[in-house]
Amino acid sequence: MSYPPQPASLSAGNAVYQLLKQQIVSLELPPGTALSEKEMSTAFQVSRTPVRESFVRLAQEGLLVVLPQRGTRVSLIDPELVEEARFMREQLERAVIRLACESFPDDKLEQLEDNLHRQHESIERHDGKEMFELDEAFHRILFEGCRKQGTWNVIQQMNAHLNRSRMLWLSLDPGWDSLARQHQEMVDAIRRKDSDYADNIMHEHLSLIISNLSVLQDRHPDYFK
Amino acid sequence: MSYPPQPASLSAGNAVYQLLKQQIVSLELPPGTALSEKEMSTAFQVSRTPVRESFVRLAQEGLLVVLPQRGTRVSLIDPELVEEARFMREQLERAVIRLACESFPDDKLEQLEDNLHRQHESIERHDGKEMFELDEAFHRILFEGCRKQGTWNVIQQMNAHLNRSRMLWLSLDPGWDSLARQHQEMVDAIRRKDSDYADNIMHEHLSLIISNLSVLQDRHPDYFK
DNA sequence: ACTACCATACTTGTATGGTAGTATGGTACT
DNA sequence: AGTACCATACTACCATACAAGTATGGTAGT
Repeated sequence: MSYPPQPASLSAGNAVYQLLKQQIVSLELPPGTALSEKEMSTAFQVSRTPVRESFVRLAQEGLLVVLPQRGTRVSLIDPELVEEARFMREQLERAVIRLACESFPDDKLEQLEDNLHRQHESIERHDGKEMFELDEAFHRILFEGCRKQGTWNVIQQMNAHLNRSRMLWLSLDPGWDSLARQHQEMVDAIRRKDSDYADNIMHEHLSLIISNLSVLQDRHPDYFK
Repeated sequence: MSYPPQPASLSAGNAVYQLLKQQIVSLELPPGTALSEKEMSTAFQVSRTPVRESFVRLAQEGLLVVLPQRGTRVSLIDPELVEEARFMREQLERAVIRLACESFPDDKLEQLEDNLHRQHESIERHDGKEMFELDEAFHRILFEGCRKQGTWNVIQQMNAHLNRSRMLWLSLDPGWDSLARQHQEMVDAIRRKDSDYADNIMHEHLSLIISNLSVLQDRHPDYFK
């Protein structure tokens, strides 16, 4: 395995961490993949120290499983964690969008509108990956607008597991149309300050988001715990 | 997936991590304290490597702030993060106790009762520290009973910030009586399967938990951001 | 007195050698 | 053939040395 030279904008350890995390969540490194400090250090052209640092951080997030003196593997997707992540997001996002209906800064509302615009463009181009990122950004902006940035950051930890499942789902039918339509309705509801309606939409939205986990388990049994 | 028979709690790195975290949350290492890898390595009689590992993990949790080539400090308590942690716990715990009112395993209910018993004992002995731990355990058992262990674990990350504030509060009036009474009412509500009542109690409970943050800020201005 | 400079003693970041535990494959023995 | 044993090649873990950036205090020059 070989990787391009590092961007080196940040420290080596940080760069390795971000690259590894991106590759794990995007399933370029599938669940169960065996890694090793030495292997990655040669691949990234750095020493074992920054690699080890990354391993520690990723293990803390549950994306790697380190077995002392035995090896390190990309963690299998735990269906219980996926459902918990969905549950967690539902509770917090429903509460947040209710806050948004009470007050929401104009600049953030513009960001949402701009995001919606680009969602439509991505769907027309059938660009699933970009739509995925726009979807994430949309929800992050919601939290930012309610000054719940820290909450969103913590959610990301669970979200890493949820997102690996959603990544699998990309090859099936992501149903971006309905999801984007719900995003639009959320923005409308925030403008109307219609808390109950927004809450309902968000409830449906986060039920749709990963409705068919068992299908994925059947198609990729070796990826799941 | 199979885990090693003994989790790496005996590894030097893990030991340092747990000790440091405990000392930070308990305020034995007050916010703003300057640390250094070298200093801690001599203190713990290990090399810099495991110490550095701990620093990386604690920095990821926001308990340490690492300034490259400059130094490392125990993070100041961020009032916004404290409020966010409270907000997050409120949303999730209200949802969880509603689940508990629908179904809750008997053995976990027994654990709650046992916990309540020991809460009363701790209060009589005026043992604030133990009461603090029992309080934490009580809520953890709630999550475990609803199979939301992973959610509780993620909450802990934000909770570290909230708990440092609560630790300051210990020297004032923690109001353990009211809190313990609310715990009792929660268990009763779960037995009666009275979701709405349980929800209300939890709502009040998590409002009480850190009602007077500004008082703490006045008493310890150097601890806060 | 004031300022620019610099040696020095810090700090974190990185590289590397060595240690101990583990999986594996081959071999001698039963 | 089957089994116990052992050399070997891994692994993560830890200690240590070095590199590079930064704060600090002293000093020489103005």
